Amino acid sequence: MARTVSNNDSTNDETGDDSNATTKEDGEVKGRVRKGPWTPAEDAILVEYVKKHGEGNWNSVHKNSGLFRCGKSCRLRWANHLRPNLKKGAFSPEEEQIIIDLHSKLGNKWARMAAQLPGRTDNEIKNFWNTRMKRRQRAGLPIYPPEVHAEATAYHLQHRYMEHHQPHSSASFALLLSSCYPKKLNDPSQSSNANPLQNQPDSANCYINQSQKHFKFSNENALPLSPLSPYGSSSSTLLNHSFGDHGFIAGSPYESFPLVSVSTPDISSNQTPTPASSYASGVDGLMGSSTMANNNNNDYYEVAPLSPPGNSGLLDALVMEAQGLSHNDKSKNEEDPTLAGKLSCKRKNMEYEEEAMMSAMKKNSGNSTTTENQRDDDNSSSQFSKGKKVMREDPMEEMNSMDDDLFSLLNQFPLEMPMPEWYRRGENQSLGLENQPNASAPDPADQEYAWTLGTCWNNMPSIC
DNA sequence: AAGCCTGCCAACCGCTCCCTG
DNA sequence: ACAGGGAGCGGTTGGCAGGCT
Repeated sequence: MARTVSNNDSTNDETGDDSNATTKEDGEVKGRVRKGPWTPAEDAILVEYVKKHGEGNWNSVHKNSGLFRCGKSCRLRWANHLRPNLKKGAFSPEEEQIIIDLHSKLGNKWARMAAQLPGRTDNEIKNFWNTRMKRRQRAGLPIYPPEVHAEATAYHLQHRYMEHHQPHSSASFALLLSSCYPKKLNDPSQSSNANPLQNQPDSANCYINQSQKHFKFSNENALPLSPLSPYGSSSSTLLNHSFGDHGFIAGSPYESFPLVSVSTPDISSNQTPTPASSYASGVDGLMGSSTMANNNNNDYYEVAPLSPPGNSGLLDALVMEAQGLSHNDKSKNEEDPTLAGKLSCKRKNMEYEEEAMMSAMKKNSGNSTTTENQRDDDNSSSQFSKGKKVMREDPMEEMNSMDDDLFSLLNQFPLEMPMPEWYRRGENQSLGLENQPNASAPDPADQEYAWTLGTCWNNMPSIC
């Protein structure tokens, strides 16, 4: 990557580095910090410096090493290219899946995503995502597969619920989620889906902490994966089951939220639980959520996503999809009165159920699990303190603080939302798949096909 | 062959947060 | 309590390479 060195432009971009302007002749830069691509010689100097002095104190690099680079540039160069254990080359499919999952939940938090992918830098992930976004947008494809999107929605809904009903224990919910994963991970039927990263040497902050045989928040960033993730986790499936027939958040500020439950015949009483549902059965249902995948009794389609603040990319995308779906709702209900009637009827049922669930939720809200999880959460957050810098916030809390305007916007969604094409397709299939063990894992080609249907990402504004 | 387009990637820039004096 | 500096993060820019027309 030959890039011209800008010798004449020296905006004081760091913290007064230009005050260190030197008169030493370096051939290219005189009296300025150097910009542009790094040379091997510069790399060598920087590596040597870090070996001697360690990371940090980047501004002193310029003073002590003779490098005509600002501290910021040095830090970046080290972090993105020179530090050991950096993984170069294209992202593996597994890594891509992780990124998609993480982005659905974190938005453009590249550094946090990078923390989940050992050897990868935030810059790499950012570039990857932007390129991918561009490509998918151009192709008219949604940025997330529907399963990931639905789970992300559930994820954000859960946070919103926790914020409103258990303002001090939202992180506990994450622990509750995390506590559900071991069973999933140990499930033999899922063994082929083992996290491909889990055996990597530098996996302290990896997505799944295999060493503990436990999906836990190895740092503040660990998040549940989507049902399609190759790592065999599905908080949505889990939680949905935990709630039995109540695949919505009762009593939540989302009561008017378009959580559309589309029931398949209730066969729960004589149904052998799938492995996924077995996992859930061991957990006191605290939260209800949903995806369209892998449900035995009910399929719930969530269409109104919530987003953490500051996740500009995700936020925009989710709002766009919400708007698109809202628009589609109108037209599709007109086209398909049967569906509209079905959903309307179901909605009424849900309203009754919501009340019942609300009281159940309130009972649960003060249980001992919460207290214990809170303690665990404190531990996990302390594990992640990095260097002298204290992490600014619990990600769960960050997720919870949502812009009020968006919130009110989302609350004004129509009560009935359409099932997109991909979902209706899935519904049809689900009738025949209910007893199939891997109904939640469509073949990739199929999946890609599904992405192209029913979602409204095509309407996203250009990012260019 | 030339021009255009797109993907990829490194680096820059502005901003924010946290620490320290 | 406050200001300044260090560090990190996310957004953006711009050059190169390769494919396509």
